[in-house]
Amino acid sequence: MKPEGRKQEIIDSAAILFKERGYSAVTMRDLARAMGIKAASLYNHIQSKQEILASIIIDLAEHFTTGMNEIVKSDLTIIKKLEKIIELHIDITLTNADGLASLNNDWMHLEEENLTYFEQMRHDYEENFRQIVRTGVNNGVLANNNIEIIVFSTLSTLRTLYLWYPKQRTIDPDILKKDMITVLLKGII
Amino acid sequence: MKPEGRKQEIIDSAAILFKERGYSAVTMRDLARAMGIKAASLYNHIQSKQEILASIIIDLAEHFTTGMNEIVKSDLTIIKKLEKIIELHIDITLTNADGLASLNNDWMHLEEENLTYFEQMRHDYEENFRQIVRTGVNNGVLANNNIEIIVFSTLSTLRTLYLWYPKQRTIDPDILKKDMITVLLKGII
DNA sequence: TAGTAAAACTAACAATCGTTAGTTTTGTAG
DNA sequence: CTACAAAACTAACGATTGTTAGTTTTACTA
Repeated sequence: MKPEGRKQEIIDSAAILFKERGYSAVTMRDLARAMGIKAASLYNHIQSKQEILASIIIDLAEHFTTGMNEIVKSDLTIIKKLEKIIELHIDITLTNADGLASLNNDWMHLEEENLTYFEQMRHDYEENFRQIVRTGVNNGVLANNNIEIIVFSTLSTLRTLYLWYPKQRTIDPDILKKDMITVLLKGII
Repeated sequence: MKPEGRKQEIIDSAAILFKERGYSAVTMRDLARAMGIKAASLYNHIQSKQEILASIIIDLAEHFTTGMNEIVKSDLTIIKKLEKIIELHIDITLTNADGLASLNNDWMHLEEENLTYFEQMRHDYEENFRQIVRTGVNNGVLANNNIEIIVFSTLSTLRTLYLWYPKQRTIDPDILKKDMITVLLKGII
């Protein structure tokens, strides 16, 4: 499915380093050392440092976009849609926790084309989320709180999952989904 | 109260740039340009780039530590303590939203002494938070969900406030506090 | 075993990094 | 007006950055 060659190994290795120190603080020599080769050798497989970042972020963003679009055009209830969104974030976190760090913290280092593309996807994603919440509030199925606060607080938690999950690997993914749905939707009191 | 001289102006200016691009991607020449002077002139006021980062982060971390310690040793109910924690985060966000970006994303670039100090403060803060939640669950005043998930989801939202609040400046702080308490503690359904 | 393509290497480049030294300008108090 | 300190400046340093060019090694396949 994925082009699992040397290039993908480099990208995966880079994602780990970017997660630990951020894109700008990781040098090509750092990345090469992590791969056990010299910096110049990286360029037999990749075109630039920027290409690595773009590959990490754009792939993930498109994954989120695809998942959200499917949820939006489904005919599930509002509550079920929100549950699906939570599950989408958890699934992606489980399979690509490292890359999510770049998506969250290093997207601003994307260059012109990819930056615009990313920002568009993020905007659409948030707007879809907002619309679902808005509908839920209007229908009375969600409590009548400030919509922006609901969207922000839920999304904040989901976006930061990647920081927390690796420390809790013992939790079963299905239990995690269930508990997260309970906490995020029904509150903690 | 604060030493509001040229040095603090540089630190405040740096916090804005660090928020936009991250510590490693901001050069001393960038910072100097933002101040309208040359890079070398910065060194009449500060000792190093590292000192700026440490000043931003340690000040904030100590602020959180002080606030949490007061809440812990108070004799408020568990619910009231959680409300106080939410208010603490909102208050700090309102007065120093820029610096919070460094606290969240650039703490790993602190050097040995300050890095250890910061990590200790963060650990203690989280442990205090966890203990309050644990007590609440044991007393039955909080729902019996996974404690780690409660702590993580609440803290994620509070820590990310700095990203969101500047876009919503029209919201009155007291209303924000009230709504945030409702959403975080009582859920959105 | 000879040929070939992938993937590593050495060496170096121009640009930029944080920082220092030494000098000049600016603003204020006597 | 003079003296002085604060705060700016110019010029440069050694180190490091992403990247390129050209070469050698490695691993298969015919």
